[in-house]
Amino acid sequence: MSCSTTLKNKGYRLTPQRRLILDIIHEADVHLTAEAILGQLEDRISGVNKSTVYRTLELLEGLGLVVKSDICGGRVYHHAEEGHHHHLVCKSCGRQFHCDEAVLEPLKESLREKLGFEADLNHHIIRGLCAACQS
Amino acid sequence: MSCSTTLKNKGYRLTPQRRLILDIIHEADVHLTAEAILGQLEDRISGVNKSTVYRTLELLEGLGLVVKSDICGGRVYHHAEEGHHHHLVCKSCGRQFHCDEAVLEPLKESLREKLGFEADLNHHIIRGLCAACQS
DNA sequence: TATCTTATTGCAACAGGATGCAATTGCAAT
DNA sequence: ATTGCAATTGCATCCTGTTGCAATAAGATA
Ligand SMILES: [Mn+2]
Ligand SMILES: [Mn+2]
Ligand SMILES: [Zn+2]
Ligand SMILES: [Zn+2]
Repeated sequence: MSCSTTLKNKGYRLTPQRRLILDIIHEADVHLTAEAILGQLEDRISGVNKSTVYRTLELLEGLGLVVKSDICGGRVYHHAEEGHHHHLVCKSCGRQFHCDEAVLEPLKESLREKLGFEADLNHHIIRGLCAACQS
Repeated sequence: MSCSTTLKNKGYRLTPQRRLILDIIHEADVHLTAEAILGQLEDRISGVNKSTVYRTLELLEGLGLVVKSDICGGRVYHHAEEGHHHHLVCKSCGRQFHCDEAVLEPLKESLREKLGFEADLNHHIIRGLCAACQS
């Protein structure tokens, strides 16, 4: 089901601002900052306010349509349907390595078994030292 | 080695502000917000500025003496020497469960073996559903 | 299509946190 | 104990994100 259909089904109104923010999120192939989304939005309509962007992103996140994450100080957003993955961030060189979601499956299973906790491990950010920076 | 000795050895100056912030962090048995630290600081000396608090905490974090974490929206700080642990936060009831550092050891080992990445997994925040909220 | 309700927006003010700069002060050398 | 210099502080200002409120407009109803 498309994001806009989900919005409608849940009783939320389809405003031009919301349609465009959804378009921008869908077209992006990378994670976007709120500022970047506002920038692209201003290219298409005038008079948009940043609070609308933040409120819309918060709504979409609550519905599970977009994912928000704190990465290297800034907050970025991406379409939830894009492939699940995690980020390994090297604290020495700053490079980022994508990491398949399967890597965290054993941890999820272990938390479920030992503590009865159903962890929500989508898009985790893990800091550390990459192979090249360990010497 | 004490935190103030570490500061001195690295060539940083021991100002009254830094001494007191270290005292506050050491006395605390819970994680403190920057605002709370500033509050306690104002009880002991006057005219302290919040930027001093933020800069000091950033310095101490960089030296590995305190740990900063984003937990439920706000940022909290604690003395690094306190027992390593993680937090399981239930996104339904909001309750927090502490979780031993051993739980993440297998993941750390797996990242090291498979990707050569030396993960820094101290004080992770994991969201999900607690046992009680899964029914 | 015109009307009505109320969800959503824009705006202004606010809060937490970061930063450039001049004044202060720790502390090492005299 | 004085002096001198660089590290640190306080202050002002900026930046990102949040919030209360009045104006606007989506979309249901007639
Ligand atoms: Mn979609
Ligand atoms: Mn200590
Ligand atoms: Zn990602
Ligand atoms: Zn903790």
